[in-house]
Amino acid sequence: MKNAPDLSAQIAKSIRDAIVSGDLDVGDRLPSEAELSDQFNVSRSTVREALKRLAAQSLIRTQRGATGGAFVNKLRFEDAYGQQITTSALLLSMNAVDFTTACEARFALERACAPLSAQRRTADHLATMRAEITRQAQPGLTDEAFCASDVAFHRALVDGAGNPVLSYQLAGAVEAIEPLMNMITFTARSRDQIVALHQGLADALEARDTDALVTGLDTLAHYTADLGATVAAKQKTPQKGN
Amino acid sequence: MKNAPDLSAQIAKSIRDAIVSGDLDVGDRLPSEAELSDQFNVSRSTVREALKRLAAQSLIRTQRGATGGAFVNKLRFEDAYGQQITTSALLLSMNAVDFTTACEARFALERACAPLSAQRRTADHLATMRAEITRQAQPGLTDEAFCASDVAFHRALVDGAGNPVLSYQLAGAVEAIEPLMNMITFTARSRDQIVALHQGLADALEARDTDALVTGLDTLAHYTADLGATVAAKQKTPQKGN
DNA sequence: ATTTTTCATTTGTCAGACATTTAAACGTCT
DNA sequence: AGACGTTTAAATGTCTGACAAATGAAAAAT
Repeated sequence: MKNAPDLSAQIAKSIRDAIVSGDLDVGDRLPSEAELSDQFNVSRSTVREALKRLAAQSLIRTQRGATGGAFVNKLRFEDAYGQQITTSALLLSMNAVDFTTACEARFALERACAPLSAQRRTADHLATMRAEITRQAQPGLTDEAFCASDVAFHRALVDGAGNPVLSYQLAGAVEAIEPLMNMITFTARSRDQIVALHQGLADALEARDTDALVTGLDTLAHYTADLGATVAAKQKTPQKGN
Repeated sequence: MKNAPDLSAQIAKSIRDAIVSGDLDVGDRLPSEAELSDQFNVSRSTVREALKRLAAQSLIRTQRGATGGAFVNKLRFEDAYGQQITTSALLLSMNAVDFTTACEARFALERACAPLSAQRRTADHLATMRAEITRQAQPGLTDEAFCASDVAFHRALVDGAGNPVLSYQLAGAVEAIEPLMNMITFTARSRDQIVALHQGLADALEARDTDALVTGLDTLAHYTADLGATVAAKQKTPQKGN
């Protein structure tokens, strides 16, 4: 039962290692596909499949034309967000992670940002949060739009910490549970409640009051978890329609 | 300036969307490459490049032979760790994230796990941590081995929270700064210090004492940051050799 | 009934061709 | 000499056709 991986996978790994180890630097141009097929003694198609693998991970970008080729891509935080979110979302759905667990993780991470955000948040972050609160209070909003605004609100809070690594890590946790959140029908009363809690968070952040911020997050966490539990209980009692 | 992506990228996106949306389920078999090239009206090579892109993200796995084909892969947390770590490591190095920022993020996230871990950690987690402490106290250890053990120790702490989502998110933060940590030469005295702090963490966890755990983590965070700052200062004064 | 053989299906790899894009090299005109 | 259009070479993107290798299922032999 030998487990020899494909040639294209081997070549991709070889190049990937060169990038990770710093052997290839950002902006460096890889040899052309023809040269690579010579070096690795494989056909051009195989090389291309390897390059597509790397492109899928945003490790390289390709450019056509005379001075074109494959270049080592500078991986930016913004580029990584997307993959992070898709992966997290798939992990949640494929491993049947329940709402409670996802919520717990999300608020634990968010609470970790609280002290930093209280200390460093700018007026901009606060303004974004206030704007989202206003939007959330509008009555005609769909559940999806409400959730999207919720995400934007919490991202502003997290970004307030001024640490891109934290923002990156949190993006996965916060945005990946949006699909789960979307399944919750927010009644007018629960929306009012959430908006009020958000207001409290924004106030705490404006006052740079870490304790109030943490307390507010805890309250919101519990309220959200309860909402989720209610929905889960309702879905257990089968209704008409699947 | 139209930005038409490659056909293989379009096809990959199309299939990826079908997976993310749940249109394709885990274990489902995709049409054969020949069928796909018919459906999308492209050549087999183009289809293959699309499939390799998806394979690079662990979204599908392929199998040769009569009943073979491409199957929607169940994305497991363990599978996602690897990508998460490579991506995080590249993000840190390519964006010149300094040790302080990375450290801050790491300990902020870890502190978020502390209450949960204090509550839920099993004897197993504790045993792992004690074992790693013992290893770290051995004098002949290389810096790399010391760092690896450090990672294992902290992973046990994080896993103690019993939340796979948290463990996944943290893996990136904790393991990605290992390369940065490896650049630090740990003197005998600093090692003793760290081992003592680890001992304190294990004790706090054994006693399920959240406050002590958080305090210990804060102390360790500061100590680590200081160590990093010292190294950075030394590297600023150029020595012989580059 | 069991084992062996054959066979069809599917992915993996290769080779060669043509299309398309792009920038540099070249010529031409002012 | 400089500006502007043309050619050209290099590179990726795509297509076609072929063969190799793996693999399970059906067919055949024992």
